[in-house]
Amino acid sequence: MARVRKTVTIRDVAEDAGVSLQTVSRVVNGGPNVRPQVRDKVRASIERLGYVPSLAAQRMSGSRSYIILALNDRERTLADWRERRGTDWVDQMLLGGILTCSRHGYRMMVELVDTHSDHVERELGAALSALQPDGVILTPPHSENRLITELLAARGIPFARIGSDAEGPGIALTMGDEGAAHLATTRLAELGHTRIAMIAGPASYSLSGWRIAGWKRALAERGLPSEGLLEVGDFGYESGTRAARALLDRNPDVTAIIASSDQMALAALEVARDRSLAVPRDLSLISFDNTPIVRFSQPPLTAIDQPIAKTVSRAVEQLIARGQAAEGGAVIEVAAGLVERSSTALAPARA
Amino acid sequence: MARVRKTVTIRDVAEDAGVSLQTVSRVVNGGPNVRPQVRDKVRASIERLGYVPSLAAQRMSGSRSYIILALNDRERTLADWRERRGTDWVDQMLLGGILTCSRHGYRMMVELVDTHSDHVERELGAALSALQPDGVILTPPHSENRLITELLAARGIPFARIGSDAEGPGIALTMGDEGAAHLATTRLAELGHTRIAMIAGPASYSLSGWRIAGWKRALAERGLPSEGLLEVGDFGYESGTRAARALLDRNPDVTAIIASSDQMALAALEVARDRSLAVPRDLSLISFDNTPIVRFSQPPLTAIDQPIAKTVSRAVEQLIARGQAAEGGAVIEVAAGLVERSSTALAPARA
DNA sequence: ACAAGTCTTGAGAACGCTCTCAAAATGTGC
DNA sequence: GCACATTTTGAGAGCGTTCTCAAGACTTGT
Repeated sequence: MARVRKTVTIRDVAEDAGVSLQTVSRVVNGGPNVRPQVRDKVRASIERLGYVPSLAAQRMSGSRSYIILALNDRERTLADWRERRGTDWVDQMLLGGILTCSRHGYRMMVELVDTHSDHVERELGAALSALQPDGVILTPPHSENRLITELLAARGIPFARIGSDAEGPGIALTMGDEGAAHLATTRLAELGHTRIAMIAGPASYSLSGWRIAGWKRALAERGLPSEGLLEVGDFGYESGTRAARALLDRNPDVTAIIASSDQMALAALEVARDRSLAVPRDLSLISFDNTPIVRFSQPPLTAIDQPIAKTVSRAVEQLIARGQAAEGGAVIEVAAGLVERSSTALAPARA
Repeated sequence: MARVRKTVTIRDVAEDAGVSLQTVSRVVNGGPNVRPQVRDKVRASIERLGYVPSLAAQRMSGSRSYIILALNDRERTLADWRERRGTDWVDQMLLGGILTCSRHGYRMMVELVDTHSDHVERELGAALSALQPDGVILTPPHSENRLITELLAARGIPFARIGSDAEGPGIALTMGDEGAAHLATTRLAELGHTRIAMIAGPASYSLSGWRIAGWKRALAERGLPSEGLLEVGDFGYESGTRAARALLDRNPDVTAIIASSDQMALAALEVARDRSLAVPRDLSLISFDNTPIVRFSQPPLTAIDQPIAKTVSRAVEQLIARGQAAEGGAVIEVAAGLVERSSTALAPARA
């Protein structure tokens, strides 16, 4: 009954290979200056003994922690999660991150932090002290939270801001919101729509502004109007219902709506159903996000696919590559695509 | 330009409070034998300096790692994720786990491991060596993977098996699959249905057997037939389509179907639509899981809500409480509930 | 063949914490 | 007020790694 096999340490390997501790360390970390012959011998011992360095020890000895911390908005995440509205963002981020991290020998950890709390500094500070991550990934709305970015900058921890293209500290990664909105709008225009409305996200997210800009630019390019065709929601279902109602009340002639989140699009779909507007016959609908819920609605929604996983993956790579260099300035764009399903069609013939 | 503020260590606190290192450690860990007066003084210093123990150092010094590792099936997870089918299980697990962990000063880490690979031992072994978690949470199908449970038992790491009620090593947590299926079946019978079919999951998951058992028990209690009313899928959408077709081809008189996953239920819904069977007028549908996608389908589906988050939460608590005691035997049940939406109705009048 | 390099190796300290064990302080019973 | 038990405190080692720096083993040029 072999209980609790003692952990294999670097010392065991050194002994087994007949070299010093330090040499093993060099081999493990791909250091230069090791004779091929010695390297192979050590590798063989590592293999045989099944040695894997302890993350904790590595961290202790002042080197990297091999941990990337991903920060999400606690309030929003928990609300979406408790009400079973789906937390796809977390999924995308977690999985995209995990995969890329593991490819580089890193680990990803997810942390929920409140945006609106004045405990931000305390909570985040605690997480940073405890984990000492090599990099931090910020998602909206944290990406634009001064308290957070400054805290990270002060501590000298490299970080990436996702969904934020403002130049500033850290690496910024945008998903091309202006272009995506332009793409969606243009597609609708091509289908013959002339009254194309938008339900935008809150102004506190800079991506909301970019999406509105893209929509307006596409409309302007074709001489289409935008007046009265903009409503603002908070990305949530209820706000989508309110916005869609207001929009249709004010503009009975609207034939296409772009919603800034799947939830709001689904709400618009429901409003349309209530008013006996068939989608896509009477009303075309395009949503932002492309989370699983829009694949199974009736009809399935055409959506702008937010490449969150890919973006997070890029962020991880950047963070790992940059190492200690927390200098800012870089802005990376990962373009979104349009996934056409069944909620878009030719504009109805004019009445 | 204050760069990289040096980390606050236990030594700084000790100095500040004018006590020894060891005393601070005792206060931090709630050790006994510290005078209230001294404790308060130390606490004040901790507060003032913003001290938070380093996870790595804690781990190093031979105590706990404060990390709980959650294992998921890589193959299934990645497939669901890449195809945008939703990975709600991961969400539930991650969020339920994170919340409970943080309440106890722990952290949760998610790891994807292939079930079918013979690398299991290597992959898992590496993760365990690197992370040295205080506990591991296994989800189906890992919960019943001998290689994995034995590896964990051999290393003396406490672990919880979710969705598995077989007695065995580690703590078993079941979500009462037999009872849940019984509940769903009974509810349908109460609505007047007499031909109640089931699309079960694969036999390799023991929960599939339990669900079938619950369904059969409920039918037997009311003298209803089960012959020819069982189909097996693999939880995925396509398999649901096949199963539903086979079922309806063979039994045109079926008026109710219980599907063992949301994906399969949605597939059945689509099959019904193809055959002009109105749900719930002609066919009632109940699914298992209650992931976000079934809230937004048309009609929204009645579903057995799998309390994954709660179960993981319980698992975390158990693991933390048990500490080093990896003894097995315990079986904990967290009951599932039925969420009624619009896919269930009174059985249609007999033709 | 010798001095001056360059490449390879190893010894020892350090990281921040908890553990063990002994010393100091306090309390108790008579 | 003294011997003893008990509580409280601190000193020092140790956890598994990497870092710094010096020593040893080869080259090379002359």
